[in-house]
Amino acid sequence: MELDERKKTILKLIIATYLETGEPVGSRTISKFNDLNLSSATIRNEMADLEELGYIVQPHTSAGRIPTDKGYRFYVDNLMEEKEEAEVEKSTLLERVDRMELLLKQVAKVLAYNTNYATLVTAPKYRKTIKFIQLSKVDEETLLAVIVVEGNLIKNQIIPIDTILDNEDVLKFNILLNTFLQGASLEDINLEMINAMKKQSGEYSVILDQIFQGIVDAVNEANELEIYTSGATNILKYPEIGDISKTSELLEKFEDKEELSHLLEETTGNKDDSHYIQVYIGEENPVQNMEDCSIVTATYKMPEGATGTIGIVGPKRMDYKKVVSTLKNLTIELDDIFSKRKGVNEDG
Amino acid sequence: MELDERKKTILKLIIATYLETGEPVGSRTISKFNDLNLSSATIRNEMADLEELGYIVQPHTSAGRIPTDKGYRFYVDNLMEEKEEAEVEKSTLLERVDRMELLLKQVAKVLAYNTNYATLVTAPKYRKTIKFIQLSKVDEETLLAVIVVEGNLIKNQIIPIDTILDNEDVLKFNILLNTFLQGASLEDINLEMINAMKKQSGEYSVILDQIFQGIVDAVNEANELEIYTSGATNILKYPEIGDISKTSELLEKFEDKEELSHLLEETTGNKDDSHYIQVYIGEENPVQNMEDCSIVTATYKMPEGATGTIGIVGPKRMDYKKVVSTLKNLTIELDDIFSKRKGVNEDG
DNA sequence: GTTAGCACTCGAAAGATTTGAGTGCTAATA
DNA sequence: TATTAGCACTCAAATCTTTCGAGTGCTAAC
Repeated sequence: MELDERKKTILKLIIATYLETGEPVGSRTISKFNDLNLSSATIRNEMADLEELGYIVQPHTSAGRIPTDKGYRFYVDNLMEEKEEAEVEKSTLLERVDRMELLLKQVAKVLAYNTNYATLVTAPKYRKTIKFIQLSKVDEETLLAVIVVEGNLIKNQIIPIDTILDNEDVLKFNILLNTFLQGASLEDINLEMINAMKKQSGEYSVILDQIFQGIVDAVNEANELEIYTSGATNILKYPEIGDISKTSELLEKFEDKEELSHLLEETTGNKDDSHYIQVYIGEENPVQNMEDCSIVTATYKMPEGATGTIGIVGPKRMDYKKVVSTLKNLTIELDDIFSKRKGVNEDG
Repeated sequence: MELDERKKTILKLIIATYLETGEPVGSRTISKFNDLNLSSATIRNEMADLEELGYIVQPHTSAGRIPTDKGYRFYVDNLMEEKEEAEVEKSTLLERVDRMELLLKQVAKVLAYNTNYATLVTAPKYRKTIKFIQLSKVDEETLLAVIVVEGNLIKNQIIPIDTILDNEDVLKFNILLNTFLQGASLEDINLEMINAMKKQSGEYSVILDQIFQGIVDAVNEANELEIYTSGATNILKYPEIGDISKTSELLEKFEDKEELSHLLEETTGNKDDSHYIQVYIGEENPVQNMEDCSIVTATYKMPEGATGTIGIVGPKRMDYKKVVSTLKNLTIELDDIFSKRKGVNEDG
């Protein structure tokens, strides 16, 4: 059964009121909206219908109604009008900073501050190709490998070696490594390439193995999805999220960040839509023990096509309108920053 | 008034019982300890004395007694016998890992897992002198500076430049920088040195400024006190720490880490005593809003003399004995790791 | 289709009652 | 003089009771 206009209006009023007050909404409250001109009895009839259809429920017999997940979903998809583009305050939230890491930390912080929810931000994800390798001798037993990958992300690796090398040897290695590896990603490094390099390195092929290991480790590390979080303690502000033990589990997820990465990987790049906004409500969301939460994520893009995610975790009773507009704002700002200065510096 | 032996015994029993049960301890409970052979009435008299002296209080008239801060302090200083050195299980808690950062993160995690309290760990603090600088050209507009400071801590800095340099210029800069800066710490770099370098660099003195800025930034960053935390959510397990708002404030401190650094700076290096253990009880502790917590810290040492701190934050009702022995254990293990492999690699 | 009216439900808040662990004091005892 | 038995007293916590009112569903009238 389709909802007629009046039912939609009433559902919208119920949800909007509930979002504001947090109390179950009764029929009299709704009947008082004077553009409706209906008695509470009529509203009650309509409410009974809406309940039967699964959009709202009563916490107990003699209480008002609150939205179900289905109700929220309908609200977000059909009833909630977003702020007009013009209305959105284009306030500059972000301070420009050089290093990617600091920038994203800042994004997480600003978002938490503006929404009062727990926030998460991932670094942009793209194919990490090697741009430049610099091997230097730190002392007799150790080499330092500095690997710069696409996007100016820099990784260091200390490599212990058995054989003593002189400076000339190190120079040779540098040339060898850069010749073969520049522009390569992890997947490009295959046995064939390794053997070719070993052949050229002659007597030093054992050391090459050690160096290789270091480089692979570093690039692997660069490929790890980095997650920045902020405002996790905001979760404590929302008692509806659950009792202490549930809250605690949630907070642990934010401390670990492990599970969050699964969540964010699912959201990223599902669509080409720019600033793709995704809303998970209650049971919909892919992480365990988060049935009482809603998650809203947005995707930002770098000019080179790399994408990252910013998102918030909060209670189902959440100001979706505000959250969506704040997220849009921030992604626009981020896109802006990235397009204006090509290559914000990264550093791990 | 000095406490006589019997009062000491009774105080010890009260505190030990309270640590175990968390309930106020009544006179009958104590009188049942059969090595005491005293009636509850006698205990009551002694308890009244102990209360007058400020070691214990009643939460309300008809309740048993709980320790005051003064009581805990006396217990920790005089009554609690630590586990015999031999008794301490010398279990190896730490997995060996290469990078300092990962090692310390692991320490924080292990400690949290073993104690069920919130833990904090600082990296060792010492005078960071420059060991080695390597400048390389990434592309026409960017230089990469790699700065290795004492302790194999590596910092990278991307330096944007206006003028185009060829490889020979970069080589010259490398020699210049290393000649002047090797062995220097931040304080050693003064105007005189800068001017001398500028003189030698001739036409490139403007670029030198840019490079300098990058290096100073990097060394500054290396000097920042890094703090690793774990198990912050354990705070939720201890309701005695306070209501939601207090708990929340505490958790925020752990998210920020800012304030924690003040705390840890105070504890570090107060004494030469190896594995110096420090206990702050309730009001004693130097951080605001932590009156209901106790903090226990221990100092570890690297062979070169650098020291760092590991510590835990928990409720005043804490198993001090266990915590102290766990901390001692871990610092011993850490010292061991550092002494066996000189120079665990650091990386920021 | 809408509404006024009414009996009914049930959670939340406030008050009353009971229970028991624990105390302080006093007077007797060793 | 130190210890103890005994007893009246206190008070938090648990449990039950009462009251209150917001909100409902249903019915009959408009």
